[in-house]
Amino acid sequence: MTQTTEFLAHLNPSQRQAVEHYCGPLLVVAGAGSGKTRALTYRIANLVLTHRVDPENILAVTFTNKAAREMKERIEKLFADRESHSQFGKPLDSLPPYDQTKLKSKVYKNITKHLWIGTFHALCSRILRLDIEKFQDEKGRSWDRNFSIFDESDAQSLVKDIVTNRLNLDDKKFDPRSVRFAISNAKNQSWSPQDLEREQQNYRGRVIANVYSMYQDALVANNALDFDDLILMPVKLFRQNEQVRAYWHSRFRHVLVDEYQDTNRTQYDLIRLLVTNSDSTQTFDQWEYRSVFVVGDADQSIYSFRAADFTILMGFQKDFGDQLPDDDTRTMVKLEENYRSTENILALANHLIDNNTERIDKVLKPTRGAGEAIFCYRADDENAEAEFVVQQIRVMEAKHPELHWGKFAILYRTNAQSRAIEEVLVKHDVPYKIVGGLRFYDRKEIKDVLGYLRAIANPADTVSLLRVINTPRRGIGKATIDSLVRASQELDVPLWEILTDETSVKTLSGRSSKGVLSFVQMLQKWRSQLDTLPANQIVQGIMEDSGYMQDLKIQGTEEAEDRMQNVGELYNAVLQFEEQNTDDPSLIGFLSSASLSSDLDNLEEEVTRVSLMTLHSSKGLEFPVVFLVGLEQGLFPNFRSLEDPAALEEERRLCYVGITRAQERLFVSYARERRLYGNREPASPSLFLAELPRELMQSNVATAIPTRWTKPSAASSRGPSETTSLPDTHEDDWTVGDRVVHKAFGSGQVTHIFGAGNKICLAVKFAGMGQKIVDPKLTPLQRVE
DNA sequence: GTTCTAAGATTTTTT
DNA sequence: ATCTTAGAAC
Repeated sequence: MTQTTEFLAHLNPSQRQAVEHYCGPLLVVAGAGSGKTRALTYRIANLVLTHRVDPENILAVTFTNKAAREMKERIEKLFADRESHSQFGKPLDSLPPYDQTKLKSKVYKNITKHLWIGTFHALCSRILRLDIEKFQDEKGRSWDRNFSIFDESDAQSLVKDIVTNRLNLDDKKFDPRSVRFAISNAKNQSWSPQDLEREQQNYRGRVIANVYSMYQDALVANNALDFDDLILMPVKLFRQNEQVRAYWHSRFRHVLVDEYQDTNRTQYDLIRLLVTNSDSTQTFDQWEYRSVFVVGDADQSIYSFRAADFTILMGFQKDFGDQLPDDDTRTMVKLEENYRSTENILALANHLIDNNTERIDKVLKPTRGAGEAIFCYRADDENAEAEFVVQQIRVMEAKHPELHWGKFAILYRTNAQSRAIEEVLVKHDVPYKIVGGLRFYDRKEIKDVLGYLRAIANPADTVSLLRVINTPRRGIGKATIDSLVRASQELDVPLWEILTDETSVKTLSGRSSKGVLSFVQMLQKWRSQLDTLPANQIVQGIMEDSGYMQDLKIQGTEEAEDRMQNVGELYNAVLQFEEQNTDDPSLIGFLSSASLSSDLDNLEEEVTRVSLMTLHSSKGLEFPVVFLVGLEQGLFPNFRSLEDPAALEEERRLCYVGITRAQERLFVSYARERRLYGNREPASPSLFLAELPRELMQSNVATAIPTRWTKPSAASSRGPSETTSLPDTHEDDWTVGDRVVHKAFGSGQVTHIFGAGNKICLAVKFAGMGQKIVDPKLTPLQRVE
């Protein structure tokens, strides 16, 4: 074996097939714990080493910043280790730290720095910082490179303002949250306001389309984009401008996508445009020196509420591949060996997921011992459940020296469940860490500071300007602000232009005009330093000048103390950013990265604390001991999914994700009574418990695990609906293109058929609802001839 | 123009 | 039960 390919020896045959793939399309169906990150990183290394691909030509898209960082680090290590062997004849780990660092920075300079690895959002914002000025929207408007990125709360307040103040609509009927959701959903399908109106031809649809259109006006006026735009804009730009598209197409010859099951329509469009350099849906076959390599697992698709569409993964073979059956295909590889969990845990996971109809056939194969039984605990209420979990952790931690606190994870369906557990952890002095929940960058004080910075970087950003104009109080009150805003709206110019116009400001009362003048001067002063001073000095300067820190100091409360500390942490984040991005340490760059970062990204390998998080946050992680709590009907599966078979399948996948996080031990639990909205409600065991194989489980009471699942009380009186058999459906009964009517979703058209025999599922596109997956056996569908 | 109080919503998940 | 928001009091 040559030295170049020595590292391939650590791979099993399917991994190796994936890693050695060079040109053309490949779908890697990667089960949980099957080494998909290894496949991705080794393949990138192999492209560079064996096929001499220029790192600049490689694009790898991940789902989280953390995954991106991990991938970069692992590639760096791979190359540095190889270098170490050839230079010193021994592995990297055995070198003195100084030489290790030296090798790594050499690898960084020559290779990893040039790879584009990041989330869809991070990569798109990088593209847009370069090319957004070449884009014009359908009304001929454009953005400049200093655009702001509005987060979800910015977006929601814009929508709210439009609904209540501009359109004078009842915000009960047009709840800003659900309107914003509809807009986001539209953007994730690449729909314009007109498309949305066409999709939903009724009063509500027209209103929402109108809000969408005004919302877009507001974004343009602020020189701002929301999360969805970050993806949609490059797609539109590529469609509009052939030169720009051709550039990025030739730039990224090898495209890799992680978590492909979580991509939405717009993200798919983006990938397709980059790979094929066109919008045509015809099969693409010019694969010379090009590849598209996607990795995913339909069983771990848990983001459909965010418009993720795993039928995209299921369609890969049709889109790019050879469409041959599984045994003959050269464009799909399955990674089924699981290196993470014990055999018992895997059997549990396999059993559970087998209840889903909508799948690619795939089984997790064990490579480790049987392990211990899974324990199911029935508790009286959520406090007793928490007591059980914490007791178990304490006993195990004391008994096994290798099990530090960091080896335990407690996973739950909703964030609200953490509180009861936290209380008990605190009571017993068990150190813990909550992952997710309130993001660092969502804290009030951090948003205030970022508001100043955004207002400096992007004068058109009126939203940020309004956030800080009177924070801390500088005598610019509501009346003053109102009159200024009204002036800007009447003249149709950004608020900033009014603020800098002396005649406008002089019409204000003495106190107000003084405040406005000094505020404006302060921002101008720091804006003029944007290109000369490093970002950290601007942050520090504006914090002093604005009196923000002084204001916190005066308050003297514990809360204010906390906030000052957080601002300090933000300052550190700026410093760190400058160190890590020496090629572009600008304030603008920092602001982008701040908008796109999540709490999860800073999650270190925690050795000293127990981790608490939602099941969604746990995806991609692993722990020796996992507690899956709150397995109650209505909580998990969540009540909103009970009537919708497709949503229920997603809940089941979520449960599957939770189970497959565990390496050695798995505990599941539920309570018979739980506090909800402040009052106690009886609870019944989750449907999923009944779907687990009893022979692999132990429990605290004999009846803890239901054998056959019966719908809880309320439904049982509703008659024999549970057992009435719907007509048996067979795949031959349906064809793509069939028109159907569904009780809740209205009329639609069949777009895909999944599965075979009588175990099938249909993808149906409903007018205005987008695509849904339905099981014709569970959901009555009326066929329209 | 600021601060306090009471009603009202909120709980699915997040880049 | 807790947090946010709107409106009234100061």
